[in-house]
Amino acid sequence: MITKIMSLSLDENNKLADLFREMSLMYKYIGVQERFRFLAFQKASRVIKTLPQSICNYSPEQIKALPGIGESITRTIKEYLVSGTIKRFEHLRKKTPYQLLEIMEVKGFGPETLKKIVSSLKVRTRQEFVEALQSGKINKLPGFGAGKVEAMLRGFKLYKEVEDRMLLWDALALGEKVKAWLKACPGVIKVEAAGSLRRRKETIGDIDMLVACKEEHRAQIIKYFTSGDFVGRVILKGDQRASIVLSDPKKQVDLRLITENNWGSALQYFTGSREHNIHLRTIARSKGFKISEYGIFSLSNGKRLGGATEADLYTTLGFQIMPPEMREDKGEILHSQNHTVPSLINLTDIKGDLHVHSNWSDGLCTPEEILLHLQRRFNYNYIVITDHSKSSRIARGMDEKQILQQVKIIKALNKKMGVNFIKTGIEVDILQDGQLDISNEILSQLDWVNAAVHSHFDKDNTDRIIRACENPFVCCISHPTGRLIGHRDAYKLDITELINAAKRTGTALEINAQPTRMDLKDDFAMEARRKGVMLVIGTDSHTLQDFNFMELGVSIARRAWCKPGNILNSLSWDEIETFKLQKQKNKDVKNASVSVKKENYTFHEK
DNA sequence: GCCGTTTTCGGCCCGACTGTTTTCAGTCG
Repeated sequence: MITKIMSLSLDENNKLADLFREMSLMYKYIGVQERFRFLAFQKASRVIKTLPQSICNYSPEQIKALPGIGESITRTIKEYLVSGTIKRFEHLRKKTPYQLLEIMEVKGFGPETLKKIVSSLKVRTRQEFVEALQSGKINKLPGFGAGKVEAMLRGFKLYKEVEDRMLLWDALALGEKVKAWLKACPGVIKVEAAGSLRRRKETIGDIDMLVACKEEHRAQIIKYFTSGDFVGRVILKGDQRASIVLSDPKKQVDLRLITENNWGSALQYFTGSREHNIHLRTIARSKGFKISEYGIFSLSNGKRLGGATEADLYTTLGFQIMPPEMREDKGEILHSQNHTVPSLINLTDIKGDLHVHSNWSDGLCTPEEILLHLQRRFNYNYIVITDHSKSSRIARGMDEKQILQQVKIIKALNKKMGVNFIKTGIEVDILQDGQLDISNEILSQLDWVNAAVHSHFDKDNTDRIIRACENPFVCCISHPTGRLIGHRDAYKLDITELINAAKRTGTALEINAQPTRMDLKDDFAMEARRKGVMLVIGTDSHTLQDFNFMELGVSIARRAWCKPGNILNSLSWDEIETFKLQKQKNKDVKNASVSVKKENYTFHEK
């Protein structure tokens, strides 16, 4: 194992990934002769950024086995972990206008443009660069017309013009709006959202729309798209594609037109991810095929072999197609080659919700209102009301007396409705030392116990949460990392340690489906699934509308390659009872201080 | 730089759009 001089948190991965990203930019600046080093460091940066655990935990052999990381970059990583610096980074920094490299990340700026300006105007800082741009010095250079300078200025403005990435939930709604808008255009045969939205990434930068139409209708559709009421600005406008920024919200929408015959290949191309496509196209080439948005072709005679459907591209290669959520080049192509693509969980597999708040704490509705809503709108077999416990004062958490009262009320409600639909439960607070704020005596009387951290976000919470896992009555850890996308980073937590502890103690981990939480996120859920930890998708509902978030949780589970068997709330309640009993019998779980009333449960093998 | 159904050399996805030319390089997704 590489010397651990750094902290164990993922911060180290981010720092190293940033260094590699900067090195890739420096190679990009140097020019075409370093084009492939640029690509190599760009890829290495991305790989390190998405590692599930700290790079310090990997042995040199494990590092070298990572995709896109070979002998040389392994040595560089080792140098960084041991000394904290990279000699080649320092060397490159002297050779390139380091302060200006970020400019290459602005739309319309590439290395050649930057190099010409740097060499003829001798600018060194970003400020000097902008001044040269605005003063008109730059458009005196050969090859820099007024149009290009204006595009550059716009590029700088655009840097701030488009707001931050959208939450997936908001992007899904916006995508539907744009889709309806395009569908209303004469000549449009089919519309579909592609890109990261179709892959259901947790946040979305811009919205990619694909439209099928006849060639003779292209011009009128492009005109419709670029001159609509909610268009803020047109970025690009050609015969087959156009990009706009909406006036509100200020989000970019890219449109691509295609004939119906090319629908499948275009949808595959436009869905990506970039990495998935590059990998697939490289393999296709090695097998004598060429893939583009126009189909799959034989390299030897140029004959088109398919492309009307997405499956054409994969099956012509002898591969198996996989759902869009898997297309991130994280090993899915190997499964595709081997015909071992998993059958991912679907929304319809979900049998209940194990994380629901009522007006007994900070939810808005009574248990009865929740029951009626779910029986009308959802095909669930059970739900658990899991209100907060007393330490969550802001959420009006329940004390012991209220918990027992609520149990009575829920049992009476089930009886009145003639069902056994609502289970009793709680979201119990994990205190700073890992103890719970409700006794085991009370917890043992509930059907389901979520445990969660709601305080001391500035501490390392690994040991605290693991201790909660060791309680025999804790069924699941809710929103395990505590992050709120765009508002609050995850607290310090060794996620691998937690996943190992969950496995050891038989505790489930939650995929919290709230749009700003999505916690566990896809990579962590993937690691937990691989290690055999059971996952729960909980909506953490506080209103009746919140139950719709289940769709988001299922998206994460699919991005983590989960099958129904990996998700506890796609199983029957009997099977959930078996899961609980297995935990209570587990020798790694501290002995319960009260005896548990046992009943005869049967386990139904799937 | 990486990688291997092209495996230790030689290739590395592929096509649309823009600006400035006048046939294409640079850039983007």
